[in-house]
Amino acid sequence: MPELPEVENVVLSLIDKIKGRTITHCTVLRPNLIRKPTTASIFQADIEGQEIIHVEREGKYIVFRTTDYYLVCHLAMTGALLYTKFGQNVPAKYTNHRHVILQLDNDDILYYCDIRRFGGLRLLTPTEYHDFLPIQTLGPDPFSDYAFTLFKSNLGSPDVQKKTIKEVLLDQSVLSGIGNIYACEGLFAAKVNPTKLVSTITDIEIDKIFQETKTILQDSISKGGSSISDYMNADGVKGTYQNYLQVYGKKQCPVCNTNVSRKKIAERTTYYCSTCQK
DNA sequence: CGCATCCTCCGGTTGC
DNA sequence: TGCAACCGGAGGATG
Repeated sequence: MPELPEVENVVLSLIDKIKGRTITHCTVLRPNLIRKPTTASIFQADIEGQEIIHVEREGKYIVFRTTDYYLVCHLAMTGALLYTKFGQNVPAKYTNHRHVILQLDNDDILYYCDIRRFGGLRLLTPTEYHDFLPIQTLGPDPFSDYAFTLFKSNLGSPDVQKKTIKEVLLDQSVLSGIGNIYACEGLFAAKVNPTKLVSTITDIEIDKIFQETKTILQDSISKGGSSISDYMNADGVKGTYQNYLQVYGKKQCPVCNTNVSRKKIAERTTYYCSTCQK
């Protein structure tokens, strides 16, 4: 499940290889993963000949800026961008899930793969990109300047106040890049119960949630992210942060040995320790 | 017309 | 062993 640390590692593993490369040929095997423009043939025609100027992460999105467009990619839960040198193959588990093939001018290939096909690609004009609400309305990136101030300010809005903190941490417009795993881990480290309403959370707790979450994200980035099931970076290399998770997917609390509680919050399975997290 | 809620997209995994 | 239920991030559709 690529969240901020995983997406960051995809970008880090990709950027030096593809920056300055031109996409010479594009093949779309699964047209319905092309969310924009409306047909795969337009996507193919438009992207061919484009030079990749830059690649960056925006929340959990990967954005490729090209000569004339923005290629916006979301990996959802099982997506992968896999870079292969000429003649190489993608890792076996993705072989039957290659959906878009981008041939580069050095004969290397960038594949967009997705096992469950929840992710997708968009090729947007600069105007369309600047109107693309999901990115335009992203909350602060946890590592950006003033992120804490903006996060805290977003928590103050009336509709956010009445929700649970777990639900709000998953809201990309409040703080960007957090998914189910890091929301659970951040709240565990901050010792805050995920079912707590934002209106009942103290300033000290808000500070703790932000700082702990940021520390966890940074630690995970440096360990290559979490490879729970399918995640790997563009080189097919898995992360190791799954070995450091404290509560997500766990049976017992590593601090007090209480059985970890599992509860659905906002339709997502939430893991927490009812003893440690008040 | 702007906002909130609903529904759908999938295949690997789990459970019966 | 076979089949059905389950899971979920995002975003378009619907109300």
